[in-house]
Amino acid sequence: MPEQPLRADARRNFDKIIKAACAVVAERGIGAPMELIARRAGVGVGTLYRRFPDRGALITAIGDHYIHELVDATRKAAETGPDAWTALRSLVIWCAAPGRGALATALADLNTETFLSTPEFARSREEWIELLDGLVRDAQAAGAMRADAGTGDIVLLLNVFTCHPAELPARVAAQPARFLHLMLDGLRAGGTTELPGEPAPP
Amino acid sequence: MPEQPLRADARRNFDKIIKAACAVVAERGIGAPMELIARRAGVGVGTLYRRFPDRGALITAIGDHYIHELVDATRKAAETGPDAWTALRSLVIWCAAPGRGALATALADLNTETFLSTPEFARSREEWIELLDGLVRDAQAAGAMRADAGTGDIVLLLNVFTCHPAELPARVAAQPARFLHLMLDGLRAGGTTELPGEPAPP
DNA sequence: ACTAAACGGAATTTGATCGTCCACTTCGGA
DNA sequence: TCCGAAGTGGACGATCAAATTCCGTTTAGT
Repeated sequence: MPEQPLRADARRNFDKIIKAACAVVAERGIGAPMELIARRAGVGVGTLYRRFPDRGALITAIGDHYIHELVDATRKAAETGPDAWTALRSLVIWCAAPGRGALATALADLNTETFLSTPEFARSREEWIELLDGLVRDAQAAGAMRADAGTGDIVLLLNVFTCHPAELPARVAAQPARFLHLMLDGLRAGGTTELPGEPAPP
Repeated sequence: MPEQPLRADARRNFDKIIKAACAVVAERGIGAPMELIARRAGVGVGTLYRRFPDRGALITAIGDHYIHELVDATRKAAETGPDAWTALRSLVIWCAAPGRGALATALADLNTETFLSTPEFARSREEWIELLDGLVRDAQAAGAMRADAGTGDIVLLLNVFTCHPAELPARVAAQPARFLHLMLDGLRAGGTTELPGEPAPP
C-alpha cells in the first residue's frame, strides 16, 4: 500500500518483503527477527526499515495482505464449488495450507489495539464471516453438513489445526490433507456423537 | 529421580519444580525462562539450579515424567474401558487435556540428541506404541474404528490438536472437548471420504 | 545444639535483536 | 548520456531479557 508511486526496483522489493515476512512470521510468530525477514527477502535490513518504519508497520501490512487474500479465496470458493459443502471443504483446505494457517495463528497474537481494530480490517473481516456463514447455511440446508455445528465451529477448527509448522512433526506438515479429511468427516451430516457444549458463535 | 536420598524439604521442592516446569513448558515451550518456572514452583532460581544443573537436565526430567504418565494412562484406559474404542477415545481425551498435549508438543521440539534417544526413553515409547496399537487393532476388529486409519494417524491427530494453549483462541481452550469430538467422529467407522495418502506408520 | 544441606534472590554475564546511519549504487527523466 | 533523487546493504552502538553464579541466611535431622 505505498502512497507515492515507488521506483520499479523498490516496488519489487516491497513485494519480496511482504512475501518473506508472511513466511517468516508463519514460522516464528509475530516477534520474528527483522533481520531474518530481510535476509529471506534477499534484502538488507536497511531496506526493510526504509519501507516499514518499525515492526508494527510491517505486521500491519502483512495482516492487511492476509485478510484480503482470505476474502478473495472465500469468494472464489463460493463461486467455483459445485455446491456449498464442496466450497466449504476447499476453503478449509486452502486456509490450512502449509504456512497459511500458521500465519493466521501468528497474527491472532496481535494486540487488539493494533490494526485489528481498524475499520477497514473490521469490514474485511465481516465480509469474510458473511460469506462463510452463507456457505455454512447452504451446506446445512442441503443436508451435507451436520446441523449442530456452526460457522464459528469451522473457524475454531481451523485455529485448532493451524499450529506453527515449526511445532508440527514433519509427517504432519508433509501431508496435512489426510488429517484434515478426518476432521472434515467429523463435520459431515450423520455425526454419531452428540457434541458437548454450545455451537460456538462466530 | 534424585540419586542420593534428599532431605525432606528438598524432595518436596523437587516435586513442586517438576510440576511447575510441566505447566510452564506447556505454556511457553522448551525455552521458557527458568525464573518463571522457579517462581511458579514457589522457589528461588538458586534452588532450581541446585537440583538441575542446567535447562537440559530439567527438560530431561520433565520428559521422563511425561512418558511414564502417558504409559500409565494408556494401560489404565485399556484395562478400564468397556471396549477398545471407548478406551481409545478416553485416552485421546486424556492426552489432549489442557496443558498435557501442549507439553507433548513442546517436548517434541527437543533435539533427538537429547534424552529422547536414551534407551530408557525408547523402551517407554515402544511400550506405549504397543499398547496403543493393540487398542487400535481391537477397535478396528470390533468395527468401531475405520480400517483405513492406523495407530500413527492417532498419534499425529493428537499432535495436530495440541498447539500451545497460548496460541489458541480462548474459546477453543475453554472447551476443547467439542472440537475433539468432531475429530473423533471423523475416525469412527463409516467415514465417507477416502483418505488421501497412506496410513501413517507409528 | 550443631552441622551439613538447602534456600532465595541480588548481581553479573551473555547473547540476541533493534533500529540508526551513511557511504555507495541504481533508476529514470531531461 | 548524464545527473540527482531514490534506493540499498550492512556495520554499529544501545537495549534488554534471560542464564547462571555466588553467598549470606535458614532449616532439617541427628
